[in-house]
Amino acid sequence: MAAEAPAPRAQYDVHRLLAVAVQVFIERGYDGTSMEDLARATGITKSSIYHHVESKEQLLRLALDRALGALFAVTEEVGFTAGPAIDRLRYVLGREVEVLCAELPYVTLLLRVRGNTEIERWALERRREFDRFVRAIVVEAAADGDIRADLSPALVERLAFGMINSITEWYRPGRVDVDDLKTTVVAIIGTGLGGAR
Amino acid sequence: MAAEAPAPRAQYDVHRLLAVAVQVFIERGYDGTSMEDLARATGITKSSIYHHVESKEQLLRLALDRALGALFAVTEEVGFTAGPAIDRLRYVLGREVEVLCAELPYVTLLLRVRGNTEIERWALERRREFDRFVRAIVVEAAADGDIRADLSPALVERLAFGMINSITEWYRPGRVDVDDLKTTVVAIIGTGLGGAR
DNA sequence: GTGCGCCGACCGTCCGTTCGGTCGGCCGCC
DNA sequence: GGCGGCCGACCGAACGGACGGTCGGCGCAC
Repeated sequence: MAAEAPAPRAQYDVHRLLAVAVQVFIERGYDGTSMEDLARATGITKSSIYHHVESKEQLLRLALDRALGALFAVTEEVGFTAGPAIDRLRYVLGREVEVLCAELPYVTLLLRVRGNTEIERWALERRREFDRFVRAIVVEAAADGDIRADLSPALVERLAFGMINSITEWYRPGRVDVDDLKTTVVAIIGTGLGGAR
Repeated sequence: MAAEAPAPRAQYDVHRLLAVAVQVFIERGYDGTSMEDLARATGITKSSIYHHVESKEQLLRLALDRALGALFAVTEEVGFTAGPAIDRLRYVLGREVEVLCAELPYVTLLLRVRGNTEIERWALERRREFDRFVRAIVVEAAADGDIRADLSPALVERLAFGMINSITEWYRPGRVDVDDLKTTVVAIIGTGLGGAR
């Protein structure tokens, strides 16, 4: 084994560090991930991580900010705010699939948050706020007669988003076409809610 | 404050201990739950817990056994094994909703397993085995022409069970009628997959 | 020289677990 | 009936190791 030049030192900034951290958080869970785990994954020491971030929890906060930012951005789009409720519902279903696939690690982490710390409880509250936006659309679509009268709007919203959120458990970029996925979700739910349309 | 007789000692056996532990695991996550958390929840000391179980991990194992046992029991029922594939699919969808609601804490914990330990990896493999059973039914239903030709059976299986599994995130016994829930799920997915039937 | 990124050694606290012991109930024997 | 022994459930103290984080210093590029 010939002597080798020392490996170049890994170079990190906070964004690159966050990306690695989030992957490990997803794999091992936030609580199941130690700073030593992050050190191994990054190739820099535990203490070096603290040059970039103040704490383990700050990493979580940064990731959750990113996920929530992407989700809430959808609520400001014209497709979310204008038009018949059933169209808005289809729109948000499709957009959420897209956001989820585009920000997969961050949204995945968001969906797995418990309530053990203040930051986690904040994220849970933000998610509830988002759910209320969407629930309102479902209720309106039902009032418009666009959803089968035998289905409860509350149940519908939960089950529909439950399906979408479950994508985080198996979707891997590049293996499934995002448009196919989006189309399938909207097709199943759209048809299931109101029949052919 | 009058002097009080000492509180009677709490009395536990392994089953009662497990039930409490699983609730705490769900609330805080397995890795986010310390034995001290369990001691607080049970009212007995950390060390007393070790009279009933060998380790924290054994608690996890017992819970996962119970969840997997209930899930796999469905695969031996006549409705799972006999009849046209599309009927079997509806059957398993409905039965899984029932199992999930009946064994809510245990299945919830199962669905949240990471792969950090041998036991967790075992549970993940068992889940994959179950998924393969169900995938086969979906594929057969598609071959029978009972599922829209534009939907991929693999996607369908994942999205359908994603929806069902998401129930663990919000279902609470007594607030939603299990039969309503089951009917809604089967209706949305059944209709979404193949149109009215 | 300066600033950024990194390092190893170290810290106090918490972790899951062990160990020797206590307590209360039950049972058998005298 | 009373006593001793056994049992299961429980206790407090302590253990070794892991945890998230701190600190003083080094290396490198500009």
